[in-house]
Amino acid sequence: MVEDILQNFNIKAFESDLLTWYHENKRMLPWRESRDPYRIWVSEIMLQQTKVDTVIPYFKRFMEKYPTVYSLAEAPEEEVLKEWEGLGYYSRARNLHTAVQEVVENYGGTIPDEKKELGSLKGVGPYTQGAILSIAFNQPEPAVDGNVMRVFSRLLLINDDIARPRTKKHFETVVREVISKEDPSSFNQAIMDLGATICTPKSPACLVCPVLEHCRAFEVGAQAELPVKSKAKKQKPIFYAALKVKNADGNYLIEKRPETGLLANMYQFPMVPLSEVALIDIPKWFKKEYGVDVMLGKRDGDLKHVFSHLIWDIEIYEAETDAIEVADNRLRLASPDEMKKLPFPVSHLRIRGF
DNA sequence: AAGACGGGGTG
DNA sequence: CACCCAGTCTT
Repeated sequence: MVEDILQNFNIKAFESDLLTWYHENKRMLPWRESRDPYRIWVSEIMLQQTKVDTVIPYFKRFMEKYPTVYSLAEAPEEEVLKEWEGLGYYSRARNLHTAVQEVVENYGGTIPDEKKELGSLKGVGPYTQGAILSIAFNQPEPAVDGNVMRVFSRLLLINDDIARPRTKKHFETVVREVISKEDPSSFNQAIMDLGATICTPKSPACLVCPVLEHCRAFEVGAQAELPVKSKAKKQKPIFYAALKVKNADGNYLIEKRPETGLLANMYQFPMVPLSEVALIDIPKWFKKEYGVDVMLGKRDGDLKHVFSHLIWDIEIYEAETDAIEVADNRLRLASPDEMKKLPFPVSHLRIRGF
């Protein structure tokens, strides 16, 4: 029970030590320059599963291009995906795009400060909901991510497996009890900063921790063993040949991926599944699949690309075609300059080479 | 509850 | 190469 866990935990002293440290040491980040809920929202979506240093340049470009919910709502999806190119988890961008359109349609362009309404927006789950409510609207709502679970698992010596959904629920209950009612915005951001700079996953800097005297893990020397997290399963490799098919005009054959699933709506060079097709049969397979005649050229290296759940093992080939137009609606012929305006996943940016 | 869904950083 | 990470959606 939460009451038992918080026995002998000095909530007020903890809050005071944490917030004092935060006000003197908080990181200056682009999304902390105002409390504009839209900027907080965009930052929180970008920060899902992504490091601060990676996000900063994307956030700046994104806010310059789409300063308001209206500008983002009116943008073409392909353009939004282009802004997201390289960040990964592209459904975040597509969901955010859909969600700002919901805000414009249903809330007159004002981001709702009510929990249920906010949480109903596409891509806004329990964490983001709590982050926006606390950071932008100063409501005492927990915003529990892996970072927060790490900090509190150590502070309160909790050894539940943080990979389990019920454990996250548990931490939400704990944070709801502990969170500052005076300044929930600073409280949640302080925990995040603490987790990012001091209470780090490996070799935490306990000796300079502002809340060291509240930490039960440090008291018993268990900080390195927490949090407990079950291992992810190993990824399965999939073997492909990626074809850089060029015609006499110097245009390349590129393909738009399906609107659902992996890398939805992103562009790529056509990929031949080598588990089903022998190298010698590629032209025949390509004709049957896409209706385009190609001549396989020379090998142009290889690429291994690791995703969370699978690995692409790709042989890259140059190829030629006489085609100057294509019928298959997945395909199009594009010049290098045209390709640069379209969203490609990192793997195919590498294959492209420019 | 488990799997799908990207990419970069670290030791 | 193994492991880590500012989650959400679907099944």
